[in-house]
Amino acid sequence: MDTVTLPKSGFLAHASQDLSDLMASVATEVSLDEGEVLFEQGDIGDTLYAIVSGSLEFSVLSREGRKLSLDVMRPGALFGEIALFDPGTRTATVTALEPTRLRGVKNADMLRAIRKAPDLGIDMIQLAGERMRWMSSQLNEQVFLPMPARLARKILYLTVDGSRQLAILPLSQSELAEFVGATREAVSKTLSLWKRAGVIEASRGGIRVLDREALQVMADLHQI
Amino acid sequence: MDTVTLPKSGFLAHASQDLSDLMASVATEVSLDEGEVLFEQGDIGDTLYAIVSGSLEFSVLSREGRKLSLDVMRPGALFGEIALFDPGTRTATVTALEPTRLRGVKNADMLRAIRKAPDLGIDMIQLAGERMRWMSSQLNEQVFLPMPARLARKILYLTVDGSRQLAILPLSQSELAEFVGATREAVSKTLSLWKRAGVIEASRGGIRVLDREALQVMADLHQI
DNA sequence: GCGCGGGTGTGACCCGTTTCACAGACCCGG
DNA sequence: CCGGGTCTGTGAAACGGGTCACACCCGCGC
Repeated sequence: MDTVTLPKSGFLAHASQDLSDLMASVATEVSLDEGEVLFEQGDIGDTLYAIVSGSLEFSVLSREGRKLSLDVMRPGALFGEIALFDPGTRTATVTALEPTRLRGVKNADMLRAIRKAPDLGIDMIQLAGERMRWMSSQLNEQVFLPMPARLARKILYLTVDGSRQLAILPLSQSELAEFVGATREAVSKTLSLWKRAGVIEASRGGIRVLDREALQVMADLHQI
Repeated sequence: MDTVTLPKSGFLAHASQDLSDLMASVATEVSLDEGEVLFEQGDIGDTLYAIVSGSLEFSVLSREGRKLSLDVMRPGALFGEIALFDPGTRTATVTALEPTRLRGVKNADMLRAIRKAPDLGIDMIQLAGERMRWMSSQLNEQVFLPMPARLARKILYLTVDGSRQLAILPLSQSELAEFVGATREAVSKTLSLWKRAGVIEASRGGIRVLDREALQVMADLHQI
């Protein structure tokens, strides 16, 4: 038995002990450098991953090459469950935002483990459920909310890491644009407004939230 | 043991025997009239359903009351898996499009069954996986595709029922608009174009596809 | 048969976003 | 210290779709 220490945060924090045990024993270690791609949308995959340290970006691409960033995941997060027992392909591309360590469990091992400890199956369903809820809310936002509201939401969402808040969000405006599904220019213009209003502060390659309450308002109302 | 006959289509067609057995035994029967609502987005729910006969519409509402229809499901389909093992709420509203019969299994029964037959858990993960893939493609379409392409896709998608094709799609233009996330007027205008081009035929409350290939092209290109 | 209500067709206009174009700011390597 | 990337700001123009306002049609009930 190895002496793997898994983070006690994210999904791992409330999953069954069986899952942590599995991740600590059967799983194999994977390391990624900054910018390295774990897998791409369309790849065939059969393994479930847990993030040990670092952070990953999840994105999807349109046929024309436009990119929509979906999420950033941090230590304790689990992902890849969709392709686990499904003859299909990965639905997103995963890229490391910094040096990142993962542990992965393969389809066959997971299957064996579930038949031995059915609670693992329940963990997986719960994980899939959370993911579905999240996707569903994304769909809602993308369809119904105007760009500024989506932008405000993403900024608020991405500056929360577990319980603590990130001082600055280390994303360029083009990256932010990919998150909200808009152009760099549009993002730049509404960020300018917010800067002038004293809601945020921007520097090259990052922004700092000064007034979360104000952003919350932007996120809810359907106006600039 | 009752003598329930479940449809051999949809998800039920390729799920494990355990699942069919469960649905045939433990599940309780539910009947809906046309227009009746099974549950609404935000309700607390803990049961998984299988459609025995009829058809259901799945939709989500924005806070402002705009409605986005997501899907129509037909006999053999399973749904409600998200809320099954999750303390959360239902993510969509389900309405019967015609008189519909369902069978439902509750959380607790399902849990017990999974611990006895772990393959059931795997069925559930597979179901969640399919749903995720589907949601993911919806998100993509909504973000990247212009309205006419979304319209063409929805028409193509909704006129396929299992292996056979529906002669006419029994939806009004306002209902179609709810499916593509656009206004009635916009839908009417592009349908007019397509009618003039001989791609479809429209009558009050329904449209008929004349040229599927042409629609496929509309669905792929980013032009009208 | 008449009127009313819902489904449809279509035009005029408005508005948010994209597209395009460019200029300035910063950053790093040579 | 200079020069070429990349990031940022911003303005003009085009455009897709939403909004508004009708007119028409059809079916149904009174």
